[in-house]
Amino acid sequence: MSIPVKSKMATQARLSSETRQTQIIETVIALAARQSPGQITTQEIANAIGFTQGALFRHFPSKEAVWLAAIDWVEENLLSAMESAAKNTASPIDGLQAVFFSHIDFVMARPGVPRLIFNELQQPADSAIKAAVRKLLQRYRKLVTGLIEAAAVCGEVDRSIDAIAATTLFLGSIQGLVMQSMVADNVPAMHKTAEKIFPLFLRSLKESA
Amino acid sequence: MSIPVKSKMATQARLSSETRQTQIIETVIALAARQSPGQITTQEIANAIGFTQGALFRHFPSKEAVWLAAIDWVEENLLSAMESAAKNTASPIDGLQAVFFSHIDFVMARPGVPRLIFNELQQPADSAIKAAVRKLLQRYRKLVTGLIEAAAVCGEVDRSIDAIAATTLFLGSIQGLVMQSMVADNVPAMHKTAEKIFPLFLRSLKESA
DNA sequence: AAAGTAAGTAATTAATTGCTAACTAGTGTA
DNA sequence: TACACTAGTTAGCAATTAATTACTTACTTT
Repeated sequence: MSIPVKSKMATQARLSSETRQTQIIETVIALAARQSPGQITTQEIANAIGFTQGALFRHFPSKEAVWLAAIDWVEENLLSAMESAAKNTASPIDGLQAVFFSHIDFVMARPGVPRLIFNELQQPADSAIKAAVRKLLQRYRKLVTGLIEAAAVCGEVDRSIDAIAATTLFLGSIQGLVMQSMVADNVPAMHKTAEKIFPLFLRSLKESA
Repeated sequence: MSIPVKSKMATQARLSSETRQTQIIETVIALAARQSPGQITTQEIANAIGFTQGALFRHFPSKEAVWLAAIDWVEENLLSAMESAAKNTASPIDGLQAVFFSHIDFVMARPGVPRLIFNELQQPADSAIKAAVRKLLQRYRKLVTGLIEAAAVCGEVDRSIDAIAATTLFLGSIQGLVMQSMVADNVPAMHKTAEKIFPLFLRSLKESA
């Protein structure tokens, strides 16, 4: 004898969990472009999608799972973009250049990404999130170190170069760029600045007089 | 006729507000070495000091004021250390080296500092905190750019060098180091790595063949 | 058409957090 | 000594937040 209650629900389009998951990840990265990733709430993500907050938990078991998926997304997309850019080049030096600029272009298109990485890097050492970032960066370093060593073998750069240290400088030069654009809130200027920075980096690899 | 309540207070030593302020700032920086600065709560700061949480607000009007003071502390201490290091050198190149390593030494002694800066950099563009960080970095860049330009005038480096871009690379090379130590949770290794990175940076300024 | 599954809503919860207020107690000075 | 001042405590408020739950409804399958 229960009286059925008229629903006032304005139910959202029903999309597959898979679709929602990618939507959630993309939303997180979009939101991270404008605010500190640590301050993004599940409510905010839901609002951006046009969801209720509870609906998010139909597609991820926890907030942490969302961040892990976002880092996976970055690894999948950024790394594969750079790796394929490196392959379509004639020499290791050209490969380095291709990696450098594909990273810059990626970040310009998705400014939230470096903020996400910076943020998760600050997590405690034993967290799952930090482990994921570590994995991503290790893959990145391997790609760059390989190219630098190959360039040394070809004689394109100083044969006695310390490829590990040079990789840190490579990553650092990009980070310097990213930091500058964050300080100045001027992402569009990144590419032009990158064109000045990369040649400087290259010179550091050259035979010293 | 109110009955006076026996107090169970185990009152902490009464220190001057000035003393407490520096104590709070140092605690924040110490805590930032081990966790994301954004997750540091007033309760945590108070616990570390041996305070109650309410007592903190006797010395700072708000949490934001604590962060602003911390950034001021960094500017005061890091910048002045680097500036004085630069002064006690024979040449601009030596000055750059002194700045580089005094920064590294500072960060090794206080690993919380770069995490603080990274974190506050992610605040919205219009926040007071971000403005403070901007000011700090501007002063930093001015110091480095000046040295590079002086080196160019002396002929110690390529006269056609872009000092602005080189400054970004200088800062980036330090950031790369810092990031590496954060990824690996291995601050002690920083100095040795720095000794490999700085010569690489220097080569990027040299006359190209 | 009936049944089952999965994605949505709405409401609520427990915990946390920044901050405040009322009160208490050392400290220095008139 | 008296008294103002300042730093401490305790308690609690208002807001926020991740997560859960009971219920509803759309789509798929048989």
